[in-house]
Amino acid sequence: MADILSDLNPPQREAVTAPPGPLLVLAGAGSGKTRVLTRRIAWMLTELGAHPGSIAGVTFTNKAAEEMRSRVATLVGFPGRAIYLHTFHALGARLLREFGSAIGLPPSFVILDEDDSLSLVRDRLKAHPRGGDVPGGPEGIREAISLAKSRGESPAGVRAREGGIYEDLLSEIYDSYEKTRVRLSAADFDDLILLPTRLINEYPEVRDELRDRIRHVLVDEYQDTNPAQYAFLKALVGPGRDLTCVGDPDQSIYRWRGADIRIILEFERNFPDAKVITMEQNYRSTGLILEAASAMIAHNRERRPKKLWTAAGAGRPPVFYQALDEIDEARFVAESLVLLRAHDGPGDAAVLYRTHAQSRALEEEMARRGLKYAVAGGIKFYARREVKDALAYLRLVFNPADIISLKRALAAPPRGVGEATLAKIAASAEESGRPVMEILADPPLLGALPSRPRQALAGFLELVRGLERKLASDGYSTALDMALEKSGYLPWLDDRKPGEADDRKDNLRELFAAVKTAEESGISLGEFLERAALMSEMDKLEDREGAVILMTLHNAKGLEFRRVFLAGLEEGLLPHASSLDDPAELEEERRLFYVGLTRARETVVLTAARGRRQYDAFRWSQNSRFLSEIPRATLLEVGAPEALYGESPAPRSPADETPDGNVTRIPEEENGWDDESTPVPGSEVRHHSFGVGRVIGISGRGPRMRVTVAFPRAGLKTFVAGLARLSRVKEAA
DNA sequence: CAGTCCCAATTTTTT
DNA sequence: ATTGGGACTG
Repeated sequence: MADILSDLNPPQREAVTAPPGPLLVLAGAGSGKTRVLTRRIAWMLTELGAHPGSIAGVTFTNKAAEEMRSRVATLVGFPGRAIYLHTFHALGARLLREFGSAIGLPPSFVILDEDDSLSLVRDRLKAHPRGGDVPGGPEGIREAISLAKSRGESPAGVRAREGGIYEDLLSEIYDSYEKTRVRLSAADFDDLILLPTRLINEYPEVRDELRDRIRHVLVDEYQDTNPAQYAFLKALVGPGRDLTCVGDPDQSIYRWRGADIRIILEFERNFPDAKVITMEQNYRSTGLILEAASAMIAHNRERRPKKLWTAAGAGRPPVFYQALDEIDEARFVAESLVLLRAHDGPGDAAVLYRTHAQSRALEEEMARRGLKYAVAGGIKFYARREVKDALAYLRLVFNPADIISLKRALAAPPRGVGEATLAKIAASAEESGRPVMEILADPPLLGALPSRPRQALAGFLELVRGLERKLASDGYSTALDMALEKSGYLPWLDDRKPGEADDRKDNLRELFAAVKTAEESGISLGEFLERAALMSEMDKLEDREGAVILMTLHNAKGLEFRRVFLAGLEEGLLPHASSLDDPAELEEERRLFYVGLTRARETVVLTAARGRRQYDAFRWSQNSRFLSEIPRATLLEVGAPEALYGESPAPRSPADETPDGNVTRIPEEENGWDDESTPVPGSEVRHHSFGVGRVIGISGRGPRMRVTVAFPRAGLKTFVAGLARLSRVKEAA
């Protein structure tokens, strides 16, 4: 089919048309990997006559899956509903709903998000004799369990691995967590991968059914696959079957979540008959950006060397600005953005940073200037307290064994049922193996309780029964509405924290709208709850016309922008402090920087501050080592936003060089002025790009002091006095 | 049982 | 500074 192949370059075409079998496509940043994946699926459908239901495409976000589906649909001319195009987790959930009863999970199982999972860990810790004070706390245990699961390790495996006191405890908690989880008819995120794998590997009828059904498997972002996902793929694909993996080892940034870069690096070892195709032509960025990124990432040892190239011109080099603090940094970012837009027209832009905490100063600056911005990430919508509270009612109706939701619903609003009562209910449920909601309806248990909790429980039970009826008669959105009305949740919000009540109510309204929309489009309650659990904030990010997007580097994976700002290029931030003692983690930080750089089509602006407010105190910082890994010829240091459009800077003189770095440092004696030698209007100064000019104005004091200089050719320029590379030529008379 | 006060933590978070 | 959990008290 002509349109499937016509506009592809040779390696892309080879990847799309490669015969079935293990195929690894090493797709450098911006080399068209999504294009290859969608075309290959289209190719299978049209040229190989593959049935849509025989293809499974795995992505890392729901959004990516949906985008891929619609692109395939466009290519082949039919909707492609039957293609399995999901995230790993959604695919796993789907298979679990179908086959999970074999391992004790009914189709109505609920998905535990990290929050739920943590409360289950807490609960198990409390039930454990030595669960009082654990190093790392409950969160540490939850992470350890998750990590074990992502490595495919069983509780026994954890104990066997190290066998220390901590591992023993961990193993016991893990074991108890698992038993309880099954009793609750629940699966956590890791289970959505682990359990389908187990089903395929241990139940021949499931394996045969699935392998008969799914004959082609394609995986996106393969560099961030963890061992459990890898095992899932191997189980799904079977020996010698069709598997296409696309990824870029240099963009592997989820090591801390269990992703293992070696899985992609060792693809050929794992699949000896594998075909490997490398795509190195970049269609996204201009030459100097690509050069800077390539040279920087070459400092990593654990990688596969490659050389990206582009047919595009050199473009402008990445720009670096040495900011004073996070406020100055934000100002530079905002001013540059305004200037870039004024000179080169509008275009999408993003400010990327390592940690969410960095967004605040940037947001404030954007707001102050009335620049439209959107912050991506942060607390996920479906993880917000009020949203989870509200959904707890629906989850409880959906899965009467869900103690976690019962607890939540019982406490929001508080109804006089506390820990003691709950422990009795839980014990009774555990003992009888029946769903908690059944226990709640049990007269013997209720009778044995003190009158206050007994009456409260009776009222609660009635509410839930009412919800069940409402759900059956009018659907789940009405039931949700009823839950909020009848539970007294809304009034409780009001008097708890009056300042927050409005925000929370807004979120509840948004939730209700989402629920209603879902229901009206025929989505079942189960599907809705699943979506809510598997939805990420990035899935919701919509393009706000003309808004700069603020987000973490992790969130930027897979995206591209005309203009990219990378803020906070400081030791301790990027690379992050927690990575400094581990070479592997340091390499991951470098990849994170690489991901950031390669998001840009046209403009890269890098900033570092000399110090910034962290928590409550001001800390000094050093510029990131990664900055000095960018070749000098591909990095332009500027002292002010205006310099982005100044005449091309004079070549740097040897005097500017520092012994260690590639980034030009400001020589101390020329480093602006201190309080004793304030520049005087009328004096002459030299700027590295604008030449000699006359100081015509001073504003602000101390570190905020700005100097306005009139240059014969460049006109008026304003600099932060302490940062601009100005040297004195002649004092005012 | 629930509100209040204190202490500790505070990287990233596709799902 | 902020937030959330745990201990403590009424």
